[in-house]
Amino acid sequence: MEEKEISKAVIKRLPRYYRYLGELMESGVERISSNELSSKMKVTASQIRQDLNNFGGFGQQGYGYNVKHLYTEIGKILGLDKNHNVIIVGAGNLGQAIANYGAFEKRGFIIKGIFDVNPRLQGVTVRGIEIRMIDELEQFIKDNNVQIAALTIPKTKAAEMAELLVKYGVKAIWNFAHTDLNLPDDILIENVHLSESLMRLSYNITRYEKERLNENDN
Amino acid sequence: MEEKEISKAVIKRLPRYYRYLGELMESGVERISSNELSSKMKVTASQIRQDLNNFGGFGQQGYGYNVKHLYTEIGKILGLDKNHNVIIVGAGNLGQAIANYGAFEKRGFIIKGIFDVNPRLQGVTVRGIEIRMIDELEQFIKDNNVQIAALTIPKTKAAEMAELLVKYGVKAIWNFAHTDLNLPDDILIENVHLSESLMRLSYNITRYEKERLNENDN
DNA sequence: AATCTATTGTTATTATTCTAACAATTTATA
DNA sequence: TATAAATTGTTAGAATAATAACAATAGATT
Repeated sequence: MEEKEISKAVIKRLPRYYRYLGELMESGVERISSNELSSKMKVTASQIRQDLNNFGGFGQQGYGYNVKHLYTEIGKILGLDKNHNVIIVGAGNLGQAIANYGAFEKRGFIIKGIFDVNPRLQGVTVRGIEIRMIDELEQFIKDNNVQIAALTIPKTKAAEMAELLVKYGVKAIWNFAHTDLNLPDDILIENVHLSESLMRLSYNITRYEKERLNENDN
Repeated sequence: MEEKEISKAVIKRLPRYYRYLGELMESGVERISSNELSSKMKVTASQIRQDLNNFGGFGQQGYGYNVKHLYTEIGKILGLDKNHNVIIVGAGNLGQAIANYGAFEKRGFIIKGIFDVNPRLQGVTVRGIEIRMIDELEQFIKDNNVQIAALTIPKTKAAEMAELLVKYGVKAIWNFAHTDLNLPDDILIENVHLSESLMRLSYNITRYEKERLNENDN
């Protein structure tokens, strides 16, 4: 029963495969070879084949991959065939942006509730979901079997809130606060650090400007 | 003048170093060793030293690193000491969330304008910046020397809008649309694919649940 | 039915990234 | 001032990841 550990690099690429396959499916493509997919996605065909083979043989020699089948299988690997109950903690623009993102529920993420500290938001609804106050949190998490919390509050409050959420039974946190959360090992954390993304862009712009300067010197 | 190429893996870590150093600075810490930083950040000290040495020797043997100095130097490497003019294209929740993120300007990103197609948003202001219509885009980009556009519109419109932006002179795109943009090589793209992040979380939850099941079997 | 072509699954090779080790050097201590 | 302790910068080695190569196999063609 020895399942070999799949590397993070592979996991990182799976959602992108899933996206491309979804698009192919929508445009009616039935089969695709690793080579065709390779040129669309700008990764090597070799990598595609090796990535997929971590999970078993989804293709057929001489034929390629059946788009629909592969899409479904990757979906299963990613756990998109199961439902997860989610709350959003922090009903600011970012929290509301997430709440309004429709494809969400399509992927099995059911938004059960939205929470905030600001009493002026009490009762306001976003996409049919009413914003609740933090004091309802504990009961709500238990009543609704909430497994995931999207954390969209300022970093100063994030650590404290994360601990509270875990105490109340949340098992995974999708963290948008600009800080790292230190939580028990059995709690899953997926960070979205927008500021870091922006800094990488800044680095690349700077490097690119420098390169152009050097080119002009030669 | 042979500057060795810095690997992407290193660049990815720089913003995180920057964040930790900033926090240390704020709490008044003056010096730090790679070992101390290592235990705070949960990376190896070896990696920290090697990463930093890609850019030159910022530390001193027997002493460690001066926090303020290192912070400043990494800031320079990331290009945070220069200003960049930004527009936000798409004034939905996500666009507004970005506009409202204060630390932004602190890092040298000056939000010059916000644009949308929805005429009902015309004239509405976000953080003192008035929302403009797309027909003003070309003139605005030229008048304000806009280099970066944050693209926060639905994926169906994203490719077309990106091409327009590039045509009008934008040099870099911070892409929040759930699609890959195909643009000329000299245009920089930094993708923030939230749906992929969510799928990774989903994968990890699924895998974790499976592991727990297996443990119970043994 | 036999042969050819396409294309996977898998193994081998190469490249990249990370970690460990240690000599060089600075600061602190006696 | 000499010695010990701390800690970097850098080189060497180990581990991981990516690419290339190719044998196996299915489908297409004659």
